[in-house]
Amino acid sequence: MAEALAEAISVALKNGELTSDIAKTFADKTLAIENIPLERPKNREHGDYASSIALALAKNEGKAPRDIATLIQSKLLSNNAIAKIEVAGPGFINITLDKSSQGSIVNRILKERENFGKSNSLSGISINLEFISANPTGPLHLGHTRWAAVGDALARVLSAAGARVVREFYINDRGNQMDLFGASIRASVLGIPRPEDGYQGDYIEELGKLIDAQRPDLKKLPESESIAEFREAGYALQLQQQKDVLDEFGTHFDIWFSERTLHSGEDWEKSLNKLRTQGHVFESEGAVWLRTTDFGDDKDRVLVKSGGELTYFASDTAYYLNKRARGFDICIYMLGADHHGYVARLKTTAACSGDDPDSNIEVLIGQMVKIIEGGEELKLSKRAGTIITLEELVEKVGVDAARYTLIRYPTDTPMVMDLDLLKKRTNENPVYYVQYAYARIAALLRNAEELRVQYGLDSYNPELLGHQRERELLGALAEYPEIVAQSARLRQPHRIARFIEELATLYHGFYNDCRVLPMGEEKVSDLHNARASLCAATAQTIKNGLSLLGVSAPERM
RNA sequence: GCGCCCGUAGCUCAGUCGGAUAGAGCACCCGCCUUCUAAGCGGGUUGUCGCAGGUUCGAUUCCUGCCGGGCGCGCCA
Repeated sequence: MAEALAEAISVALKNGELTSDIAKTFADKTLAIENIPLERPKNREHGDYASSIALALAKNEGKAPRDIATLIQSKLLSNNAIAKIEVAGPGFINITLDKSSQGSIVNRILKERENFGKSNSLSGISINLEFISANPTGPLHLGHTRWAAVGDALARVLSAAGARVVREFYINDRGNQMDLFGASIRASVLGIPRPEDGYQGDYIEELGKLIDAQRPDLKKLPESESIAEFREAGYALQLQQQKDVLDEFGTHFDIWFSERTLHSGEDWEKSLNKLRTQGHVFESEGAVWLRTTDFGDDKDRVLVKSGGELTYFASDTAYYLNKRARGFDICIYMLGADHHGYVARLKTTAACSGDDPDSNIEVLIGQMVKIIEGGEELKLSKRAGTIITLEELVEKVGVDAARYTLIRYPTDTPMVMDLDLLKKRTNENPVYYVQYAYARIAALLRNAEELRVQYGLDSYNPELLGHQRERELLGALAEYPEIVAQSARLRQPHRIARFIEELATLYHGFYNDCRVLPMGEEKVSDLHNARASLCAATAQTIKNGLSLLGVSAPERM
């Protein structure tokens, strides 16, 4: 439809009926979808599409918006995909599509099947998507779980838009906290007090028992050696536990990247040299600094401490350069809100290495997740040992409900998870609402097979779908590809969830008002076939949407 | 002090190229299963879109200031 409007503007320009520069930009067909204001109106009386293009043109053309709208309207009257076109309000152009034109979306869906919704809007772009990146010193908690769900969904959405995506988990396996981890396990095994700022959770004791059973010799080693051995053994076990839990959660990483590898071999020297050639490295007070203030940071940052040790910031920097050296166009970081102070630093790091901080690096911030059970907020405290782990959440509500709920909110909104609600199998729980719609269609289509209702590509006559419910459903289905593209562009997978919820609502309404299958002795008609085809297309779209979220689409419930 | 995020119905929250009467679910009331899954559908009630300015044909949306809440600002990791 955007193209049709572009064509109309183009004709008007040729005739001299429009003259402004802005009109010329609207006349470009190839950019029509991006440039031309066109939306699906909330109010059904406003047709299938509404455009405010005349309002946008009015000022520069020096004409009344309604006059311009009427002019454009006249150019579109002969378009046979359009059943009705009206000028309304201050100058909106409302368009109602012809039935067969609108109904053709069903054929497209049934033909494209699981590929419906995919596009090439991000094709040729290589993206590194880093998320979770927990320390290997404990179980994954609620904040990690939000990213486990959203990050994986985003990866799927970006892939659907044609991007090459690598999911990456950065393992913080270096530094002080690793030694504290080792010392804590050792203390637990020896029955001595754990370090003051060490790890306190019960899982430390369990790790200790496991390790001690396999390697009873470790606790007898000299202290520093013993701590190192416990550290390494605990690291291996804890990392494996994280991998197992994520595997069960349906989130799979392409690369598990060890921080340690950044500091072995020549990697670090290469990174430092690259930064030096860009001219932002200097030495002061015996330390090596990166002059991030060149790009607006509050203060310069230390890379190498005066004692010769590398800072955590040095790792971040080397890691970023490493990613870029591996050929990624865009590095996306998904960080918790408690790390948002790093954003400016990461951006300036990119700038210092000669990259464009606005395009080569993106940082998404996930706000806090609160959790409510029995009407009360569970206070999360590592110290008190009341953190909720990914594993526990899944035990309580299941993978589908956990994933879906975590994904259906934008990540920059703090969210509240009500565990009692998530356990319910009713429409209060959005994941069941959507899954139920799918299962309902699956049941209906099984019945259709038995009744020998032919549905699908060959038997479908789009002219027959003129019911208000059918038109609304068709309109929504046609929007899906744009929703996926938008979701990828904005890095917001929650839009997919919201869309399929809307789709489920429209389907239930259709189901209630439009009988699909023949009743009793009734003969199978073309209308049965058309409606069953519409059902099949809806099911396919819901399934595709759920699949982008990593949530299952059950055939029976 | 500086920075980031949030403030929309009683509750949980949608709403990005600025558009027509601001939406959904829950909660509350009333209807709908002798044939496709009632885990559903239909109807009713609910708002100073934090406050104040600005930009314009039009602002919940963009800009500025303020108020309220959350979270951060190390040669820690």
